[in-house]
Amino acid sequence: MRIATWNVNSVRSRIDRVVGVLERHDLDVLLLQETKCRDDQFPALALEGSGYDYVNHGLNQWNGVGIISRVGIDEVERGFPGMPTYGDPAVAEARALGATCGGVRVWSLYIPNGRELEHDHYRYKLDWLAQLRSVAAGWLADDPKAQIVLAGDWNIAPTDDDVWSVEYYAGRTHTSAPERSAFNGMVDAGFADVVRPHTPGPGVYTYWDYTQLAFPKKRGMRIDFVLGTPALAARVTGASIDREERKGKGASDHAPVIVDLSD
DNA sequence: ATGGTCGTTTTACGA
Repeated sequence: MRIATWNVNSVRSRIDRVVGVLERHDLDVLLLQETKCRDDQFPALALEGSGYDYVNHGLNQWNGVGIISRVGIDEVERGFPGMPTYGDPAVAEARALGATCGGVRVWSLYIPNGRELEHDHYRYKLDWLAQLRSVAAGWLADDPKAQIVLAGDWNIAPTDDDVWSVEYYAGRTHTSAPERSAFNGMVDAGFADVVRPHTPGPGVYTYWDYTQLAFPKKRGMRIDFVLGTPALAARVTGASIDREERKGKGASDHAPVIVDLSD
């Protein structure tokens, strides 16, 4: 089985690239972030007759998470228990979508950006990650053999090797100690980064800003991750980051991250 | 080649 995660940055504007990624990598499951559409706006026509089913969780033009699968989409969950809210009035944003696909419990996650270290959104980000850790640790405690994937745009660069410039990100979000602790907390809870062993850094990124020629200048960050429980990690035979997908007109600012699982 | 932002409910905001 082959699973990928991709912050697509609008599924409507990039549906042709989505279909291309599904075909080129022969994917069984694709987890999408920033679909940026309500469920009724999802470009379903493009998947008709393809053998793929989909589910989207989107409330408006912001955020939005989706799952495309040809191995089933069962037991769909929108958000996770106790997921923190944001704004006034407080809203449970469309940032987490769970489903069982081909026997694996997958979660498409779009972790809050944080914006600035002193911003309310940063506190929201840390609270969101703390609650995710608590809930996910509970799932694993309930079933130590569970095959669970927590994948998506984590908006955290866990190590200095994961950013093009440590100096540039000093004092900004994505590399702060509390954010890195939150990410490491997921790992400590039993969810390993299953991609890094197959794509060692430094200089291996999944995101490049649209501005300032960041991509050709190799100024990126590794912020998109696939984390897996021990039983899931034991099935991983390979992984890759599709840097080619970042090239050309109409690219997302993120690259797909792909994981191969043994049968 | 990979080329000086992009996407949205667009002239503001989030990333």
